[in-house]
Amino acid sequence: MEIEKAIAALNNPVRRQILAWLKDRSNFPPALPEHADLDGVCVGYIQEKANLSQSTISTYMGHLKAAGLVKSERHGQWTFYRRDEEAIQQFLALMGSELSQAGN
Amino acid sequence: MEIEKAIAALNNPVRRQILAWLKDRSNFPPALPEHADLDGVCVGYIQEKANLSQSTISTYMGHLKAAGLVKSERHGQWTFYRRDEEAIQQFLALMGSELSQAGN
DNA sequence: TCCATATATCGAGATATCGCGATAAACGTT
DNA sequence: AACGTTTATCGCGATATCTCGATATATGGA
Repeated sequence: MEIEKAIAALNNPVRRQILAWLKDRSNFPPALPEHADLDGVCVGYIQEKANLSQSTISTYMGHLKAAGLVKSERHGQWTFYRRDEEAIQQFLALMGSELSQAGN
Repeated sequence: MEIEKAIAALNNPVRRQILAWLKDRSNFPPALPEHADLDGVCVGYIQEKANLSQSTISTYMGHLKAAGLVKSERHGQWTFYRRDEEAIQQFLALMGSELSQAGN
Protein backbone atom coordinates (compact mmCIF):
# COMPACT_ATOMS: atom_id res chain seq x y z
CA MET A 1 0.00 0.00 0.00
CA GLU A 2 1.35 3.38 -0.97
CA ILE A 3 -0.40 6.25 0.68
CA GLU A 4 0.55 8.75 -1.99
CA LYS A 5 -0.76 6.60 -4.83
CA ALA A 6 -3.70 5.44 -2.76
CA ILE A 7 -4.96 8.97 -2.16
CA ALA A 8 -4.55 9.75 -5.86
CA ALA A 9 -6.41 6.59 -6.81
CA LEU A 10 -9.23 7.47 -4.43
CA ASN A 11 -9.42 11.01 -5.79
CA ASN A 12 -11.93 9.85 -8.39
CA PRO A 13 -15.56 8.99 -7.77
CA VAL A 14 -15.72 6.08 -10.19
CA ARG A 15 -12.67 4.39 -8.70
CA ARG A 16 -14.15 4.78 -5.23
CA GLN A 17 -17.42 3.38 -6.53
CA ILE A 18 -15.65 0.36 -8.01
CA LEU A 19 -13.97 -0.33 -4.67
CA ALA A 20 -17.38 -0.14 -3.03
CA TRP A 21 -18.96 -2.47 -5.60
CA LEU A 22 -16.18 -4.97 -5.02
CA LYS A 23 -17.28 -5.32 -1.41
CA ASP A 24 -20.05 -7.57 -2.62
CA ARG A 25 -19.68 -9.98 -5.51
CA SER A 26 -23.45 -9.87 -6.04
CA ASN A 27 -23.10 -6.36 -7.41
CA PHE A 28 -21.97 -8.08 -10.61
CA PRO A 29 -23.39 -10.79 -12.83
CA PRO A 30 -22.73 -14.32 -11.64
CA ALA A 31 -19.38 -15.82 -12.48
CA LEU A 32 -19.12 -18.28 -15.34
CA PRO A 33 -19.31 -21.89 -14.12
CA GLU A 34 -15.62 -22.46 -14.80
CA HIS A 35 -14.80 -19.47 -12.59
CA ALA A 36 -17.08 -20.42 -9.76
CA ASP A 37 -14.22 -21.21 -7.41
CA LEU A 38 -12.30 -17.96 -8.01
CA ASP A 39 -12.94 -14.76 -6.21
CA GLY A 40 -12.65 -11.37 -7.79
CA VAL A 41 -14.48 -9.81 -10.68
CA CYS A 42 -13.32 -9.62 -14.27
CA VAL A 43 -12.68 -6.30 -15.99
CA GLY A 44 -15.58 -6.74 -18.38
CA TYR A 45 -18.13 -6.91 -15.59
CA ILE A 46 -16.70 -3.86 -13.91
CA GLN A 47 -16.70 -1.99 -17.18
CA GLU A 48 -20.30 -2.88 -17.86
CA LYS A 49 -21.35 -1.68 -14.44
CA ALA A 50 -19.32 1.53 -14.54
CA ASN A 51 -20.37 2.29 -18.08
CA LEU A 52 -17.03 3.68 -19.17
CA SER A 53 -14.79 2.43 -21.95
CA GLN A 54 -12.82 -0.78 -21.64
CA SER A 55 -9.52 1.08 -21.77
CA THR A 56 -10.57 3.50 -19.08
CA ILE A 57 -11.59 0.74 -16.70
CA SER A 58 -8.46 -1.25 -17.38
CA THR A 59 -6.40 1.83 -16.57
CA TYR A 60 -8.48 2.51 -13.46
CA MET A 61 -7.90 -1.00 -12.19
CA GLY A 62 -4.23 -0.47 -12.88
CA HIS A 63 -4.28 2.62 -10.68
CA LEU A 64 -6.05 0.81 -7.87
CA LYS A 65 -3.60 -2.04 -8.16
CA ALA A 66 -0.53 0.22 -8.24
CA ALA A 67 -1.90 1.89 -5.12
CA GLY A 68 -2.17 -1.55 -3.56
CA LEU A 69 -5.88 -1.28 -2.88
CA VAL A 70 -6.78 -4.29 -5.02
CA LYS A 71 -5.14 -7.56 -5.97
CA SER A 72 -5.42 -9.20 -9.34
CA GLU A 73 -5.12 -12.70 -10.62
CA ARG A 74 -5.12 -13.76 -14.20
CA HIS A 75 -6.94 -16.92 -15.22
CA GLY A 76 -6.86 -17.57 -18.92
CA GLN A 77 -7.95 -14.50 -20.80
CA TRP A 78 -9.56 -13.01 -17.71
CA THR A 79 -8.09 -10.84 -15.01
CA PHE A 80 -9.95 -11.02 -11.73
CA TYR A 81 -9.73 -8.06 -9.40
CA ARG A 82 -10.62 -8.13 -5.75
CA ARG A 83 -10.15 -5.77 -2.84
CA ASP A 84 -7.07 -6.09 -0.67
CA GLU A 85 -8.83 -5.72 2.66
CA GLU A 86 -5.64 -5.74 4.62
CA ALA A 87 -4.13 -2.95 2.56
CA ILE A 88 -7.33 -0.95 2.75
CA GLN A 89 -7.34 -1.18 6.53
CA GLN A 90 -3.69 -0.26 6.56
CA PHE A 91 -4.45 2.77 4.42
CA LEU A 92 -7.23 3.86 6.76
CA ALA A 93 -4.95 3.43 9.74
CA LEU A 94 -2.22 5.46 8.06
CA MET A 95 -4.63 8.22 7.16
CA GLY A 96 -5.85 8.20 10.72
CA SER A 97 -2.42 8.59 12.19
CA GLU A 98 -1.36 11.15 9.63
CA LEU A 99 -4.48 13.26 10.04
CA SER A 100 -5.45 12.82 13.63
CA GLN A 101 -4.35 15.12 16.36
CA ALA A 102 -1.94 13.38 18.72
CA GLY A 103 -4.36 13.35 21.62
CA ASN A 104 -7.20 11.71 19.69
CA MET B 1 -16.77 18.66 5.54
CA GLU B 2 -17.12 17.61 1.94
CA ILE B 3 -15.58 14.26 1.23
CA GLU B 4 -15.06 14.97 -2.47
CA LYS B 5 -13.25 18.25 -1.83
CA ALA B 6 -11.48 16.81 1.19
CA ILE B 7 -9.91 13.98 -0.78
CA ALA B 8 -8.86 16.43 -3.48
CA ALA B 9 -7.37 18.76 -0.88
CA LEU B 10 -5.46 15.88 0.68
CA ASN B 11 -4.18 14.75 -2.70
CA ASN B 12 -1.17 17.00 -2.31
CA PRO B 13 1.79 16.40 -0.04
CA VAL B 14 2.27 20.00 0.98
CA ARG B 15 -1.34 20.44 2.02
CA ARG B 16 -1.12 17.26 4.06
CA GLN B 17 2.09 18.52 5.60
CA ILE B 18 0.46 21.80 6.54
CA LEU B 19 -2.39 19.95 8.24
CA ALA B 20 0.20 17.96 10.15
CA TRP B 21 2.15 21.07 11.16
CA LEU B 22 -1.03 22.66 12.42
CA LYS B 23 -1.37 19.88 14.98
CA ASP B 24 1.21 21.67 17.05
CA ARG B 25 1.49 25.43 17.26
CA SER B 26 5.15 25.08 18.21
CA ASN B 27 5.95 24.07 14.65
CA PHE B 28 5.74 27.79 13.90
CA PRO B 29 7.36 30.91 15.30
CA PRO B 30 5.73 32.25 18.46
CA ALA B 31 2.70 34.43 18.02
CA LEU B 32 3.05 38.19 18.32
CA PRO B 33 2.19 39.39 21.83
CA GLU B 34 -1.08 40.94 20.63
CA HIS B 35 -2.09 37.55 19.19
CA ALA B 36 -1.18 35.54 22.22
CA ASP B 37 -4.79 34.74 23.08
CA LEU B 38 -5.77 33.57 19.58
CA ASP B 39 -5.28 30.12 18.28
CA GLY B 40 -4.40 29.32 14.71
CA VAL B 41 -1.41 30.26 12.60
CA CYS B 42 -1.19 33.14 10.17
CA VAL B 43 -0.61 32.58 6.46
CA GLY B 44 2.82 34.13 6.53
CA TYR B 45 4.17 31.63 9.04
CA ILE B 46 2.78 28.74 7.06
CA GLN B 47 4.26 30.13 3.88
CA GLU B 48 7.66 30.53 5.46
CA LYS B 49 7.61 26.97 6.70
CA ALA B 50 6.34 25.46 3.43
CA ASN B 51 8.70 27.55 1.36
CA LEU B 52 6.25 28.17 -1.44
CA SER B 53 4.97 31.50 -2.70
CA GLN B 54 2.49 33.56 -0.73
CA SER B 55 -0.20 33.15 -3.38
CA THR B 56 0.24 29.40 -3.48
CA ILE B 57 -0.14 29.05 0.27
CA SER B 58 -3.12 31.36 0.36
CA THR B 59 -4.76 29.23 -2.33
CA TYR B 60 -3.84 26.03 -0.50
CA MET B 61 -5.42 27.28 2.68
CA GLY B 62 -8.47 28.18 0.64
CA HIS B 63 -8.66 24.57 -0.59
CA LEU B 64 -8.34 23.18 2.90
CA LYS B 65 -10.99 25.59 4.12
CA ALA B 66 -13.38 24.82 1.25
CA ALA B 67 -12.93 21.15 2.08
CA GLY B 68 -13.84 21.98 5.64
CA LEU B 69 -10.61 20.63 7.09
CA VAL B 70 -9.55 23.95 8.62
CA LYS B 71 -11.29 26.97 10.08
CA SER B 72 -10.11 30.53 9.67
CA GLU B 73 -10.54 33.70 11.60
CA ARG B 74 -9.45 37.14 10.57
CA HIS B 75 -7.95 39.47 13.13
CA GLY B 76 -6.82 42.75 11.70
CA GLN B 77 -4.63 42.14 8.70
CA TRP B 78 -4.02 38.55 9.68
CA THR B 79 -5.95 35.42 8.90
CA PHE B 80 -5.42 32.64 11.41
CA TYR B 81 -5.94 29.10 10.27
CA ARG B 82 -6.43 26.15 12.54
CA ARG B 83 -7.48 22.55 12.09
CA ASP B 84 -11.14 21.62 12.40
CA GLU B 85 -10.63 18.50 14.49
CA GLU B 86 -14.27 17.57 14.42
CA ALA B 87 -14.44 17.74 10.64
CA ILE B 88 -11.21 15.79 10.31
CA GLN B 89 -12.58 13.01 12.50
CA GLN B 90 -15.78 13.07 10.51
CA PHE B 91 -13.79 12.74 7.31
CA LEU B 92 -11.87 9.77 8.68
CA ALA B 93 -15.10 8.14 9.78
CA LEU B 94 -16.65 8.69 6.37
CA MET B 95 -13.62 7.26 4.60
CA GLY B 96 -13.76 4.32 6.94
CA SER B 97 -17.37 3.55 6.22
CA GLU B 98 -16.98 4.15 2.50
CA LEU B 99 -13.88 1.99 2.19
CA SER B 100 -14.32 -0.69 4.77
CA GLN B 101 -15.87 -4.02 4.04
CA ALA B 102 -19.23 -4.37 5.77
CA GLY B 103 -18.01 -7.00 8.21
CA ASN B 104 -15.00 -5.00 9.41
C1' DT C 1 -4.88 60.86 3.47
C1' DC C 2 -0.87 58.12 2.43
C1' DC C 3 1.85 54.27 3.23
C1' DA C 4 3.24 49.70 4.90
C1' DT C 5 1.88 45.03 5.84
C1' DA C 6 -0.92 40.79 5.33
C1' DT C 7 -3.84 38.16 2.60
C1' DA C 8 -6.72 37.09 -1.48
C1' DT C 9 -7.50 36.95 -6.28
C1' DC C 10 -6.18 37.01 -11.19
C1' DG C 11 -3.89 35.37 -15.36
C1' DA C 12 -0.71 32.35 -17.31
C1' DG C 13 2.54 28.62 -18.55
C1' DA C 14 3.84 23.98 -17.22
C1' DT C 15 2.41 19.60 -15.97
C1' DA C 16 -0.96 15.97 -14.77
C1' DT C 17 -5.27 13.61 -15.16
C1' DC C 18 -9.42 12.19 -17.75
C1' DG C 19 -11.53 9.27 -20.92
C1' DC C 20 -11.63 7.91 -25.46
C1' DG C 21 -10.64 4.97 -29.80
C1' DA C 22 -7.15 2.31 -31.90
C1' DT C 23 -3.98 -1.06 -31.42
C1' DA C 24 -1.19 -4.54 -29.12
C1' DA C 25 -0.66 -8.51 -26.22
C1' DA C 26 -2.25 -12.74 -23.94
C1' DC C 27 -4.83 -16.71 -24.11
C1' DG C 28 -7.99 -20.48 -25.63
C1' DT C 29 -10.12 -22.87 -29.44
C1' DT C 30 -10.38 -24.74 -33.95
C1' DA D 1 -1.61 -21.21 -38.01
C1' DA D 2 -5.79 -18.42 -37.85
C1' DC D 3 -9.43 -16.54 -35.33
C1' DG D 4 -12.25 -14.79 -31.36
C1' DT D 5 -12.29 -13.02 -26.79
C1' DT D 6 -10.41 -10.49 -22.95
C1' DT D 7 -7.35 -7.25 -21.10
C1' DA D 8 -3.44 -3.92 -21.44
C1' DT D 9 -1.11 -0.22 -23.60
C1' DC D 10 -0.57 3.81 -26.69
C1' DG D 11 -1.56 8.37 -28.43
C1' DC D 12 -4.42 12.11 -28.17
C1' DG D 13 -7.43 16.17 -27.29
C1' DA D 14 -9.91 18.08 -23.41
C1' DT D 15 -9.85 19.52 -18.88
C1' DA D 16 -7.89 20.20 -14.26
C1' DT D 17 -4.21 21.15 -11.10
C1' DC D 18 0.16 23.31 -9.87
C1' DT D 19 2.72 27.24 -8.88
C1' DC D 20 4.15 31.49 -9.92
C1' DG D 21 4.35 36.81 -10.30
C1' DA D 22 1.45 40.67 -10.56
C1' DT D 23 -2.23 42.95 -8.81
C1' DA D 24 -6.22 43.85 -5.83
C1' DT D 25 -8.24 44.14 -1.30
C1' DA D 26 -8.29 44.80 3.67
C1' DT D 27 -6.50 46.75 7.62
C1' DG D 28 -3.76 49.55 10.79
C1' DG D 29 -0.64 53.31 11.64
C1' DA D 30 1.73 57.90 10.73
